[in-house]
Amino acid sequence: MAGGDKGRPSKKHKSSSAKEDRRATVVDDEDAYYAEELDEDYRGEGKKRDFSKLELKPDHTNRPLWACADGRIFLETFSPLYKQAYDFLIAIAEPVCRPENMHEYNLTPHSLYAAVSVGLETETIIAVLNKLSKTKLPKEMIDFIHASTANYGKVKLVLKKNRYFVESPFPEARWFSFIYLLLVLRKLLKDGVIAAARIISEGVHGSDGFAIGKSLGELENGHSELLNEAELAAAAEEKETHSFEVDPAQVENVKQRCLPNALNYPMLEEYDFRNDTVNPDLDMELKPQAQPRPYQEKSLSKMFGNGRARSGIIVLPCGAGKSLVGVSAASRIKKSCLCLATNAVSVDQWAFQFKLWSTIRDEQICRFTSDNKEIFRGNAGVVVTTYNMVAFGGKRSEESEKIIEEIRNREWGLLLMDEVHVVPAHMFRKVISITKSHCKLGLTATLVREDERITDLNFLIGPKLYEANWLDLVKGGFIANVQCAEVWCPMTKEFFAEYLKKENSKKRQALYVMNPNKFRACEFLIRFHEQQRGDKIIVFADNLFALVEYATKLRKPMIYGATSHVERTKILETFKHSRNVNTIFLSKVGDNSIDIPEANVIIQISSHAGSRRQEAQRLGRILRAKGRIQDRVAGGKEEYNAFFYSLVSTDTQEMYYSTKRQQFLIDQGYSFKVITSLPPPDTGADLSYHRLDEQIALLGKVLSVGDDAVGLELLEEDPDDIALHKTTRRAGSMSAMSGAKGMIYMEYNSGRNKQHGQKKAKPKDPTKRHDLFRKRFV
DNA sequence: TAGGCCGTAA
DNA sequence: ACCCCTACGGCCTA
Repeated sequence: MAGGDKGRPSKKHKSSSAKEDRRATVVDDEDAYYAEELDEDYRGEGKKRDFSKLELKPDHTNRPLWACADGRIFLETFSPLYKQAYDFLIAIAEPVCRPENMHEYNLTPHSLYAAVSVGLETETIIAVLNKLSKTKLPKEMIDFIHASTANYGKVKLVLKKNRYFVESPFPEARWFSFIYLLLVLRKLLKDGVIAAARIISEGVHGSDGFAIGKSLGELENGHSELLNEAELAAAAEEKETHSFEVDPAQVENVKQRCLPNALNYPMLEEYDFRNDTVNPDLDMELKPQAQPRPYQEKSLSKMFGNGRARSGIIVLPCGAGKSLVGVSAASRIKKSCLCLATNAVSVDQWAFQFKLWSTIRDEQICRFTSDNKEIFRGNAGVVVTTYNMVAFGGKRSEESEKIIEEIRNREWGLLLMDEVHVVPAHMFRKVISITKSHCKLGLTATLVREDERITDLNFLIGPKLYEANWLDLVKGGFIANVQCAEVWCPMTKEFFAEYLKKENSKKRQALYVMNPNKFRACEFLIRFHEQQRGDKIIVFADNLFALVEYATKLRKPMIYGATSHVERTKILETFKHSRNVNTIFLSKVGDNSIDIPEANVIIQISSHAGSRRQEAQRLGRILRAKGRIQDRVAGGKEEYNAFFYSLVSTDTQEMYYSTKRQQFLIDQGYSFKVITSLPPPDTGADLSYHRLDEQIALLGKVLSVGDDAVGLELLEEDPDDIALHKTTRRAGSMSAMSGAKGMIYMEYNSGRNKQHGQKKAKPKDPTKRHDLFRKRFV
């Protein structure tokens, strides 16, 4: 149990330090301990993992953390101190994996930067860690914390009159501190990127740059001692800060160079909005009925902790109320706000949310999309638009041109970015430099990308200010309690034979997606949830051929890219309100822009590749809580109110993708059950493709399908006909879901700290999980 | 309202 | 490291 496989203590740790604690910074009398004796006890417990050098404190059972010299920290979630420890860890470390009983975190330069950004001090971090840790903190960890936080606050990025300045604050008029700060700026300017980004400005700010350049020139020539105090005092009097201007287009690069992993002078970006007299105030308050939930309050407190607005990112699961956080932030800053979303539907929703939660007047908020170009009047307001609109490189309409010019020239108090994980994309990141904002807040549910660019957000926007734990929100009843399951569908003999013959990956995909056993499992699940539970089901299929085949055969409505807007609305309305339509088929159109709060079951029959974000986003479709937790607890036992099935054809490439896709959710603590037999043995005679000749016919169809014929003839079928197809619903129980009706369940937590031999249930090689391109099956 | 164009994800 | 693929979105024009 002790921290999982990776919970190795430091090999580097010196055992001699057990007796002589030289870490004057960490003072905690309770932490006296008798390392040797406990060491002995511990050695007896686990022989395989070498914990022999770990120095346990005598009362270690009361302490929830394991701290390793390499920066990893493990948290026991069953500890009475879990909550406090969790709040603390989430502020200082990066969550790696959060299964039910043991969380893994990682201390990184960025996470520590984020920690000091939200107001934690170096010594506090070390002291609290030490207090919570079962063992003496490794010296390496302490050094690392010092090194990572030492330079915080030495450099600021400030926006003044639409120009950006790099500043070094000058808190005390003492000569050494003055010189030190000059050295900081000088150090930055020695960097090629920053030097190139610098604008030698004339006028009001011109003297700063010049003065610094001169003083440092002298310093550099070894004449620093010649700088007399009078000279310094004069310079200090002149201004409290010294600064140089940077090209707005280069701000991104300058910030990147300053990050902990480069020059390590992370730039402080805080907006002292209360003292901003230059930009007009926006008359807007939160409505009294807008009561942020505890976790929303907490994320806001991270942002506004010191009375200013910090730039950064807040991570909340879908359905947890991100928009209230955004609107609250805007309402506190009370300056003009530019809100960016990924699509037009989302723009409408944001505009709606602003009006719903705040007292903003209609004329103070406007939308800017290709369909809705509302003209912004007045001196302060909220503009909601898309990333596309701002970053658009093509020719703009005349009207657009005017509005975008207005957006460009304005100084925004808050740049609010929804789905902020898209910002690292080539074009979308331009929005950061195109617009001038004092504070940037990014929101997302899934701070992951399959490329490596997610870390760019550290300099594009700022540190991660807060990240909610999905399972905690489930426990609080704020989001639905989802049962995740991976359904293993063996390939039929005929399909598998063809699968093995094919080289073409597209053909292979068609075969494993159209595997008759998968179809039958899908049909079974739809029947079960429609008839036994009266659920609302979304079936996802990335593959259009499969989407069309499944939906047609099962006579269910579907929406995909080519479905017109009118038709989409019609189908969604029927799905929401009609008791006769309880299942719809969606292509990946449903991943983002479609909002379907009614659905509580998802069945995935095909997904293009190993996208963790897509998997999480799809799960997010059913996270909107269906009632408070007390309504969901039956007989003291918590009940699932949402279901997420991934149908996978066994022994095919799909297995590999599926594992990869699940990783994000598993890191959030979700566990997937494996269902190996659907429909249950000796049943399913009434399901499709029961007879071999039907299966062979399907195989023929799959094989004959041309590379571009996607079977669009289906469009001829009137969706209303399908929509009105009758289904009967009966009240049912959950008994069938627990294996009582022949389904075989095996639960696994395929997290990185695999325990209890669950590997037997699911033979996945965790070492392969990190290798993006290796196939599990040849 | 469709089609051209460009951009995104993996 | 790079490009391919596919499906889809947004913005613009006609």
